[in-house]
Amino acid sequence: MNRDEIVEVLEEIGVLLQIKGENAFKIRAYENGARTLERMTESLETLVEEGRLQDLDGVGKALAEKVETLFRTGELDFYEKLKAEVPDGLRKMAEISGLGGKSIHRLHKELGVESIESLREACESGKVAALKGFGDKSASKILNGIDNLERFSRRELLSTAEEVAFPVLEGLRGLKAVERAEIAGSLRRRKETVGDLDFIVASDKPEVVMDWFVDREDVEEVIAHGKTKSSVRLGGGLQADLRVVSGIEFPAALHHFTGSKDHNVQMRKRALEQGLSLSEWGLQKKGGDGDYQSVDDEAGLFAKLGLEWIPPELREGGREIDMAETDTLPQLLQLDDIRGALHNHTRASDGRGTLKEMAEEATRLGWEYLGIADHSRSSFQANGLSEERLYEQIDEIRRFNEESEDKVHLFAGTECDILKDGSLDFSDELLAALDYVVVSIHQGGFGQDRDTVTKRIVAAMEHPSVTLLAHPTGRVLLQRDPYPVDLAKVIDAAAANGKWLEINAHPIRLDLDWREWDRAREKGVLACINPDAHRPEGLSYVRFGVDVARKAGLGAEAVANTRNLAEMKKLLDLS
DNA sequence: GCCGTTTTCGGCCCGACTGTTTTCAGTCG
Repeated sequence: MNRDEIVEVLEEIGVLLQIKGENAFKIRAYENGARTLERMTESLETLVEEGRLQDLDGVGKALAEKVETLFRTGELDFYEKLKAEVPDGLRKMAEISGLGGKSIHRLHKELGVESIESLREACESGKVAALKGFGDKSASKILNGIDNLERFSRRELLSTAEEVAFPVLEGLRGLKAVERAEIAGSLRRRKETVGDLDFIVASDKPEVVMDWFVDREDVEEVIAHGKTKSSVRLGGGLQADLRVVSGIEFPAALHHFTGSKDHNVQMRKRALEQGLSLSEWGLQKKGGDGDYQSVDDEAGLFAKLGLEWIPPELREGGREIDMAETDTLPQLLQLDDIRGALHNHTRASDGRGTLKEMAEEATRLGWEYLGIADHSRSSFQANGLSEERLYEQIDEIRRFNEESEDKVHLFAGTECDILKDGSLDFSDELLAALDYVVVSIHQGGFGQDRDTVTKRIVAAMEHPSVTLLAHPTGRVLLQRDPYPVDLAKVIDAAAANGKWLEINAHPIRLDLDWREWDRAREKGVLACINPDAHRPEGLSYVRFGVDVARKAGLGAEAVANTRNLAEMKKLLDLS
């Protein structure tokens, strides 16, 4: 069993233990172990072989044994027994919002509830309301939760969440009672998908802000409406939380609700080690009674704990606090660093814009160059180019560059399919005639096993004309998992052959994921951030790719398309 | 289940809101 699968098992064990009513700290131990495993950069195989699993933070004797067993055999008695003890229906109930492990445990034990259907019946017949500690409202809340589970059990793309959140933020900022308003949460951390929206507001009239928030037109349901905190469900299904604090409390609140949860836990631990206690209200002496230390902004808060300000994108509970302590936080890439992009389509294949329209948009963005990489012939679903048509496009691009020297420079490329056997979709001669070659998998990746897909990609990476691998895992966010592929081997092949890996910036891909870049960076593999634009406006997607690079801790030097035109020509062996 | 320049046992991050309660447990983030 590979790392990701083991992570899933550990997480699943956590959920099952919760339903069994196990000790909360034991549950957390499994969750922590899963996260540690998820984040480590060394190969799991090495750690197991060398017996060093327990070197990992939060992995002790018991977890190490379980992980090793899963790795070697793919099975675990402890897990199988647990699954057998907890009916599937109960497992599913854990996904109902507002219903936790303890309640599920009691509903099962005292009412014999074993599925969402029987839970619905128990609520409707009044059995739940009659239970001690429950009541009418609890029952209807559960019913509502069941409905919502069916309707809104999904996250949204970062880009979608932005579209919903920005108008709310503007509205908040437009209120007289509001001093400051910011978006926090995973949207501020620029996660690839967002589960809910968090707004933090500084105001001395919290009720006014609360009332405005819950009365907005696109609010479908008010989940909570308190003095300083409210939660609503918006029309599109996204939940939005609002927290109102005073101006003095704002920095700590913004930090707290930006998270992540793991980051906050680590920050609070650090505070405790220094005799301090950190909460959303601020920093005070341990056991203090509200005498919070005043800070001007988040940087002030970090400084009180001996830390550099940590950019929100890095606050995922990895090594960011260690780095902030030792002044070794990376200088992160900025959108302004981007000088062009190489993976873009025109109407020659499945895009909407002409060469000229794409070039004009690139010019408008201030770019120095734009690469055209239409699909190759095997991607017939995308109107892939024949060799003849691609030769014509190369000529067209050469003419464009000759006729308009003061504008953006166009590079002639292709997004060439990696065929099932690892060969490429165009002749070596044609590939050599191009300025650069993007390769990617479009067909069959999901029908092949991990070893076959990996070999297929590695073979392509060894082709002399290839420049970079596009969307290395083929995932489509919220729709399709990655195809099975051994990324460590792909990264090693890229390093060995001087190829680049794409950060596909299309909001539905964001592939290669930010979690996967440690190994690539260590091996000196360059990233290339590409919008995969299918129309002129699509070029601006690069900003989502910049988000991914920042979360990965990459600076401008690690990204190929931060090079200026002359440097890029050199990188592509064109000068 | 993990962890330890105060510790190998007894802790483990902190607080708002809700609903069901008259002081608190459960859930969430």
